[in-house]
Amino acid sequence: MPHDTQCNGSRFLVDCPSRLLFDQVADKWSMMIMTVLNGGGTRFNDLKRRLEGVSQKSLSVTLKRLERNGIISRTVVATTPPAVLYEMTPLGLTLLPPFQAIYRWAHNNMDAVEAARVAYDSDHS
Amino acid sequence: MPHDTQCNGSRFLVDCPSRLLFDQVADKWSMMIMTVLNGGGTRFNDLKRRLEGVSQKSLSVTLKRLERNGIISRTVVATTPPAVLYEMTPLGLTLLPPFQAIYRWAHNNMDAVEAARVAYDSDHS
DNA sequence: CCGAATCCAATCTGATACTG
DNA sequence: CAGTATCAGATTGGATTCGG
Repeated sequence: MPHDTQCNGSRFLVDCPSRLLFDQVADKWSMMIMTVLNGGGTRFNDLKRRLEGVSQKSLSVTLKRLERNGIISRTVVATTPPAVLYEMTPLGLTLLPPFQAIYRWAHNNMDAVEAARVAYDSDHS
Repeated sequence: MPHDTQCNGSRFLVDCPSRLLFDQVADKWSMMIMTVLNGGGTRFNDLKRRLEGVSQKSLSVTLKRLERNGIISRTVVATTPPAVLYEMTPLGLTLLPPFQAIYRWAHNNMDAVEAARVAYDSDHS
């Protein structure tokens, strides 16, 4: 039996469990972090540099949430100065292909969407 | 050449075109609307009833955005009283499989995520 | 029946400053 | 280096009201 995306018969509840999980990982910074870490683990400030535009707070909060959900791991390395390594977990790695499918769709259909926008805007001017 | 999710070499820009498009269609109500309409076109108030918890404003705004992006179509039927039919477009239909893949992931890995949360919370108590 | 427009409260987010 | 604390501005989203 396939997964029921409706969660409750013919109605769609806001607190559908799949949706709640989606909200934890589908936001702007989460996806960028996962894409960066997919290329290899790295540290806090390196992450911050590569995610142009992220604030310390947003990065910190997002990393913590991803870690709590088992998507990434956080390892303190006792060097001098101390370093903290962030990496994708095996579970997190399985989440990337579905997201990449959506990015591929966005990339492949950008022109069609843009054409639809132009048509819409000219009709509603 | 596969799609470059980075959009700009080793840095990740906030205004990456794919991301901007993603934001237009990946929000809470957009996904619920698309899932409902995948089962067949319907009208405004029927949509509102089936999307438990949506306000008129949010529904109206979201439908307009989806229409502008070519994901759904809006057809006025000149009956008495007038009716408005919302349907998925061919373009919109191609967006559903990628989203369903994410929902499948969420459904399949819910237990693993929950376990990770329990472990995290007990470590950070 | 199908919305648009307005108001307002809650939320989110980032800049800033400070700490181990 | 790797964060936490705080606060103000921006954004969101519902309730309400009104019009075609």
